[in-house]
Amino acid sequence: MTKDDKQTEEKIFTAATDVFEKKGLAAARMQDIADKAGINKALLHYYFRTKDKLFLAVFDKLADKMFRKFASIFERDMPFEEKITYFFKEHMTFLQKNPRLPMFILAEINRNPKLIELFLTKVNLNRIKERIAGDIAGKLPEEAVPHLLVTIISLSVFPIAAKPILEGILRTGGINYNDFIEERKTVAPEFIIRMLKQSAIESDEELQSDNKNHQ
Amino acid sequence: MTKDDKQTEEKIFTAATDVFEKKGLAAARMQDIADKAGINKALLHYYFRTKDKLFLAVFDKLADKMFRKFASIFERDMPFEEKITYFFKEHMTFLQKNPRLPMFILAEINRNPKLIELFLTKVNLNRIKERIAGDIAGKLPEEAVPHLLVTIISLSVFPIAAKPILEGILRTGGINYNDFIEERKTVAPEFIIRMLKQSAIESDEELQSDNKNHQ
DNA sequence: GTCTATAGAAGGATAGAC
DNA sequence: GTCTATCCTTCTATAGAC
Repeated sequence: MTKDDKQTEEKIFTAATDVFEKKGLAAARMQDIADKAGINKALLHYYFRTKDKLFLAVFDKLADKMFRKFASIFERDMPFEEKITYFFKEHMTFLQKNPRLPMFILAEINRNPKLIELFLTKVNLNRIKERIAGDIAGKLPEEAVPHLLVTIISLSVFPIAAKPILEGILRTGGINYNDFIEERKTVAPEFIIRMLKQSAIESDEELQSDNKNHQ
Repeated sequence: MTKDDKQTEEKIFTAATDVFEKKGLAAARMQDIADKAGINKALLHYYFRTKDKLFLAVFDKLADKMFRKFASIFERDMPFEEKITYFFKEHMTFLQKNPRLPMFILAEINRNPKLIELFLTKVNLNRIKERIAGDIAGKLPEEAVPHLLVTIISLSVFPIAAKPILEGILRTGGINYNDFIEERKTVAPEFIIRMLKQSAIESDEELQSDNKNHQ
């Protein structure tokens, strides 16, 4: 309640975020968190009861952070191609500043499937889907939307989530990881836009030759 | 040396692979491994000395498995577009059968950067790069090869590595994850091939208007 | 609210019998 | 080579003083 309460709780939360993001739940140590927060272990338990509860608080916050950024970009009002270009620039820059965030979310959900439920409460997919359905109206069949979305996420998230390994591989080829990621902010949206153009061409050509049905 | 030796060591190794792949180094328990192998903890140490050494043996094997599959596909002799189609079908089917493999590699390298070195010894990139450079000769500028490769890997690996989360998201949209992945084996290569065609068109159009230099 | 001290449990590792 | 019993460290969590 008091000012000091808030400060201590925040210091703990910040330190815990740091440690959990870097090490994950299983490898994180309460002692490390206490040290980093400049207090002692007992105080951690005073504020958050158990390691699990502290972890959940951190996961909740980070899951929210992860999804909010994603959604906020997609809800912007601009032409679709422009939006894709904007998305990669904005989202990858965000991930560059939070390089451990995607891997943290992915790894922890992978280890504890119950966390998905928590994550999904953060995700309001309907709004995004409607947005995109409107954006691409006429450009792509509606069934293609999930594939387009997964393509976008894969291209944006994977090169950051796999940073250490990609960094190593690129280095052996004489390429600097950060430079590469900078390039990718423009290369990736170009990929997608080219694909969409080509897709339009093809659907023109094959207009009425394809009438398979899908439920 | 004896037949029983081999059997026990293999049982341990198999069990350890299971547990480490699912839980990761930090959360894995020697007791769990012993139980799963049908022996006791002491015997684990008799064969592998320490948890770390056992883990390293498993990681080494799995890193090898991961990269070997990737390389074996790319070294096949076929036209480039066909190879991309073949790659996604083959590689994603492989990952479907080993759904925890990519996340394991990524997460563990992320937690312990020293493992990259071990992983890179498995990777003979030069052979692959030369292969691809030959494949795309004339279709794409050589500097684009790393980007093309990262695009391919991102699209193939990410949807499997992020399985639990993607499964959850798709389910809220009434889509079955496995069906989706099956579709993706053809959608993803189509996507890349379209992009390459469009790329060819564009480089025709803009032939000599672009003469920026890159080192 | 914050600290020191310590309980109590878990897990990795070893000794020693068979 | 395999087992039981046990050591010892590490870590979460709590008790209790200030």
